[in-house]
Amino acid sequence: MLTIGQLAAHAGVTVRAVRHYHQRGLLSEPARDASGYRRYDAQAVVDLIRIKTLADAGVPLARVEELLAARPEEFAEAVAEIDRTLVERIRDLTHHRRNIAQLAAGDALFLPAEIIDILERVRALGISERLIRIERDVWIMLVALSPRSVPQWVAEKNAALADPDFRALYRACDEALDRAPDDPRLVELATAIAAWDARHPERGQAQPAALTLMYSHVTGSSPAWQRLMELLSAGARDRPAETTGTA
Amino acid sequence: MLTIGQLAAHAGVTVRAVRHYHQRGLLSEPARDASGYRRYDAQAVVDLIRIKTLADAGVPLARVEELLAARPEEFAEAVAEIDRTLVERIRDLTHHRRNIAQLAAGDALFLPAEIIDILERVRALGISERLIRIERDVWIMLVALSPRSVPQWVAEKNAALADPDFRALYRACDEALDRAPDDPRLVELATAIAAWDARHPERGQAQPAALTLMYSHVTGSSPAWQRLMELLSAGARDRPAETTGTA
DNA sequence: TTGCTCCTCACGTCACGTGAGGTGGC
DNA sequence: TTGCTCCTCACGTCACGTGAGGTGGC
Repeated sequence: MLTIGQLAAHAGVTVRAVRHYHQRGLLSEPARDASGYRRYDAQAVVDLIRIKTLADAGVPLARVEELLAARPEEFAEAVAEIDRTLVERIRDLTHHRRNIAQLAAGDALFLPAEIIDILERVRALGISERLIRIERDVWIMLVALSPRSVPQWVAEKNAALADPDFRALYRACDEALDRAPDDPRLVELATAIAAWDARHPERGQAQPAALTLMYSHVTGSSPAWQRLMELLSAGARDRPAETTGTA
Repeated sequence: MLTIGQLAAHAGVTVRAVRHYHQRGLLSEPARDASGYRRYDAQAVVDLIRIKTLADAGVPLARVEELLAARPEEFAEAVAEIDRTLVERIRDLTHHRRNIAQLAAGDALFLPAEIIDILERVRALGISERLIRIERDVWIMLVALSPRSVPQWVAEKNAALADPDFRALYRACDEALDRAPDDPRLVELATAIAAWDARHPERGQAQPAALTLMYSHVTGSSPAWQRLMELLSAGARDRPAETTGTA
């Protein structure tokens, strides 16, 4: 006959776990010896290893209890189901491996690949990290708030980045970040932006909500930019879109 | 700005989890709006996805907290370590798949393969399931109590099973299970067993503890067997091993 | 005699889940 | 106005872990 320690060691579980299985009613309480010690027979080894095997496979103890009393076909079906969840967990762990590897490599898990590409193109233009950060944050908020409009924004952004005029304006905005709000060059820049916008009437289909978001995010980062946005919206009021020609 | 629900949904966690990360100090509390609602910016999305990625990989939140403050090299090393545990967990899950499949197939996880082979050989002799069960239980107790003597016992058992005389005795013992303790055929059987034992002096190297165990297990299963064991030990006293010839 | 195992409570752990009771936003 | 989201406690869950305090076996 085995003591609880011998039983536990042989099955590869802790003594506490065996007592827990007794409490839960998973493993029947054996007879006690003269000292009140539990004494186990071979059947207890068999039963405990069944329990441990199922518990190790991630089966909740309540389910283990059901399965111990199940008919063979029912048991086989349950095992097939357990196996499917194990396969799924293995797949999940494989995904988690990839994800933490990307974290370590400094890759961005918080944005889809096509937007990461855009950020890389922007970086390649020589844009400051500060503005890239603003661009990144705007995309994050956009994806979180309005994921369905993302493909269109991505397409528009890529088209714009292919245009040398847009790239020049982008660089000019970057340089304007730290200017004084009354710097006359801001007026020039606003005019140039308005002209570019006017040449691209197909743009600007995005929802007002997303635009508002972008506006608030961008104006918060620089007084010069706040002034720029004011100049642009004032210009838009003076010259409504439908009457605007190429400046 | 995002509400807690939008933030949570975008990162793929529950609202409760975000609040939990705030409580634990993993994610800094954002500013509140006029209604006391938390309002999140893009950086919170980045931070939360970092936390979720590590937590999903099985990293305890206490360790996640350390890693969020870690230097890049330290972080990379930690990620390598995490990856090793993920690989290990995948290997474990693969083992668990095999184990539950064996459970479903009715295979024995509670004994090593070479002993299962012995049980199969015994079954092939036409031995009753009742005696096979006794044989199994004795092996289980032996493995649990004295694993180091198992290889020798396995070798001896296999050698014995190769002997037609032993196989005949084994079958005779099986048939004797339900006889009356005073059946004269038990005396004949005891004599035959003693004779076989005498022809195999190289056997019986097993420890007294293991023998006692086996004895108690076997005698408990049948009054006829108890009588048989008594006859054998009486015979051993009458004819000490060194003077015993082939009967 | 010392140290190891066993016994029974019973509280602790980990990462949230789940109401309870109330208020704000659309 | 209704339903959904948000808020803060605070207890519950799951499978044991971990002392606390005591006794038996070698």
